[in-house]
Amino acid sequence: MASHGVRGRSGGRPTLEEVAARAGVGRGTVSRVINGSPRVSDATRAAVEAAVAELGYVPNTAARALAANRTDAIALVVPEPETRFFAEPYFSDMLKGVGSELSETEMQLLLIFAGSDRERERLAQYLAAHRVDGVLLVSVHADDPLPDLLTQLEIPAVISGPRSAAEPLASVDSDNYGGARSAVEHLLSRGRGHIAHITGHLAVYGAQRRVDGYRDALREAGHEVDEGLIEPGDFTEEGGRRAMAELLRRRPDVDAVFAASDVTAAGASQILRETGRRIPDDVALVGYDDSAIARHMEPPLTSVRQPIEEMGRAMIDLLLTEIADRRPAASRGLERHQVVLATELVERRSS
Amino acid sequence: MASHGVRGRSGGRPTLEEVAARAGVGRGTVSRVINGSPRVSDATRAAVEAAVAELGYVPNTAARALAANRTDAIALVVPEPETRFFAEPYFSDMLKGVGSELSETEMQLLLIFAGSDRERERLAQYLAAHRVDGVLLVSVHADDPLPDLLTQLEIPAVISGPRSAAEPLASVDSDNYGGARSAVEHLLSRGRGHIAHITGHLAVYGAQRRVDGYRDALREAGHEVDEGLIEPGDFTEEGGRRAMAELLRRRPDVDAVFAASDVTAAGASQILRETGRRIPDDVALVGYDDSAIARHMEPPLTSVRQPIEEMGRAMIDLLLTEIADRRPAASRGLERHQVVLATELVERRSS
DNA sequence: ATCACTTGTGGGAGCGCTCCCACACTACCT
DNA sequence: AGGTAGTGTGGGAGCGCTCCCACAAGTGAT
Repeated sequence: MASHGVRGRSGGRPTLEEVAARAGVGRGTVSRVINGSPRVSDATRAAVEAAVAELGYVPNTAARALAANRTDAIALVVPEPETRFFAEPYFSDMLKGVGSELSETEMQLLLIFAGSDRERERLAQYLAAHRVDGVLLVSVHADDPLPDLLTQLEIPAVISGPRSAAEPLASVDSDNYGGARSAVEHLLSRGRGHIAHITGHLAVYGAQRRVDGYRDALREAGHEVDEGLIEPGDFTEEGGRRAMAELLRRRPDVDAVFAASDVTAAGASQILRETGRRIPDDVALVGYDDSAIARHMEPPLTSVRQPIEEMGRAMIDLLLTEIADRRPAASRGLERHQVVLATELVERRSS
Repeated sequence: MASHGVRGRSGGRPTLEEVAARAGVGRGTVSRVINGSPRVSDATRAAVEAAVAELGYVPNTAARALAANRTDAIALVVPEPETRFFAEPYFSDMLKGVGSELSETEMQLLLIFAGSDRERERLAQYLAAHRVDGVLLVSVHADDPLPDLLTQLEIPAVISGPRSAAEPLASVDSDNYGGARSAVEHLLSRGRGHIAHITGHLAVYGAQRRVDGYRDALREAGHEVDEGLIEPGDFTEEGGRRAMAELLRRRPDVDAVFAASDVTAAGASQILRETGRRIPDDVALVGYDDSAIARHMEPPLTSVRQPIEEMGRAMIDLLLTEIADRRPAASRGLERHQVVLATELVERRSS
């Protein structure tokens, strides 16, 4: 921490000009040193750095933002009320990844909640005022207007979980397709022959990809896909209960279930238990997310884990690139930026 | 949301100047309208507002910050790693209060974690650059250099939980003294005669106040304070176990324990159970914080609740006043701003 | 009619930077 | 010697506001 001769003659903070005067150079040169330009001689740079240290100079961000038309800040926008944000470890992990990657830079991270209409209104104003250089969007619903607003405002943005195969925004996602495949392949290897799938909310692209993975895994193992074994859910516990009950009614011989989320799996397990089925003896169960609930279920739930912290890091990387390019991916045409990270099957006693 | 003729002729965002031209007035007048000055005639104001709407004008924050020397942003600084932040409902509640109070204003809230040394270093830079108009400091340790840094930089700040009776910063706190009294009085009313107190970390001022409350409640009820019944803890579960074991060794006839936190109470209850004592039959137990753990203990824990959300609101109120006054409380001498909010005893089955 | 305010308004100056053009100087070719 | 790069540097212009002074016009007392 610079602790030298703070507070210049005027009592205010020292300016670039004052540093320049002290170092006996021009304003431009100090600016170059501050911004790490290579076009400065070593001697001059040393002199400027000394002056900076002596005066305790800290650049004025507002002036810089005004002159350079950038803010050195990015926003992590959470389109959920605070409550959910704190409840789900997803966000905490994401934030950890984002924070660690960002600590390498001078960028400032803002956390913005946009759960209520009022908050969304404020956010719109905020974005319109271009108070951030870029936006990280997590947990966006398919019909959310936010992504389009960002495109329209030409603000670089990265979305976690693309809304479709043709997502115009840069995106980071885990391999939903591969994750689903690994879950099904695992169940097949355990000798299960009637594997059902309780899907996620199918308006969510990732949920569709999990269905694709489920289908392909079965097909490639030489099984025919029985559409009656695919029951739509919505990622919720209640949806899991409903879907499981329906599955048992339609296909009583089901001996394995791959659920699109751990919460869904929890709902399914309740129904299985209520109908006298043992897990995994009668019906094996695999979830998705590897959340806390998976570890605490009885029996502990086999689940597909997503590398959330790493996803956060990847989002920052993408976003910083976008910002450096100064144009959103949307306007770059084909050259879309998408990152897909591998998942990992965490085996526990439910399968 | 203003959705009118966005994007002026130049393709960039419209400026004050352009709004002024369009409304047929001067720059100053537009500025006055934007900032709600009363010194504008109704007709002019209407004309300007129309121009603003037509152009979709949004003020440039950087320019405003530069010219007016303010940022319209305040920081909530959490001197803890993210993990603890998410783990404890304290922060979530605090954030809710802060957010709701702030939504009345144009102020932007930044959440800054300063858990690691590296993060603290960044924070120091951040504050030195005066990138916020004020700071909210929660959960500060007595020896933390942050408050002094803020005073030195002359940045308005409000601290939750003063560090001493002579805290120079504006502060908001719950009534630790009264809360402790209510706990002890409650135990007395239940006919307990040997009430012990496991303290919090005594470097924390609030913990000292709780001891004071404990002492005075006993004294005023005509009991002599047995110093042997006061055992120092540190707010942790392990501390609670250690202290409880020590108390039982020293004063085996203890029939009630007032613990300085719910977590401490949880630790104490383990020891009580292990030594064959029933709660509340043999030993009554009262905690502090009314956190989730209190509701989930067996038996559910009687606990002193602090109005955390309200504290958040009060902190914002104080801070906005400080900012309006443009001087930190420290330099205003005697006229210190301290708010103390009442606690509430939540009775459950442990007492 | 004069003076003294008050009210509303325009616009200059300046906030502290970045960007970029101009220029001095050096180095190395022809 | 003249040309042609490159390298380092100074400083003007300008980013979009706010602040404040100047001033016109109106109001009411003397």
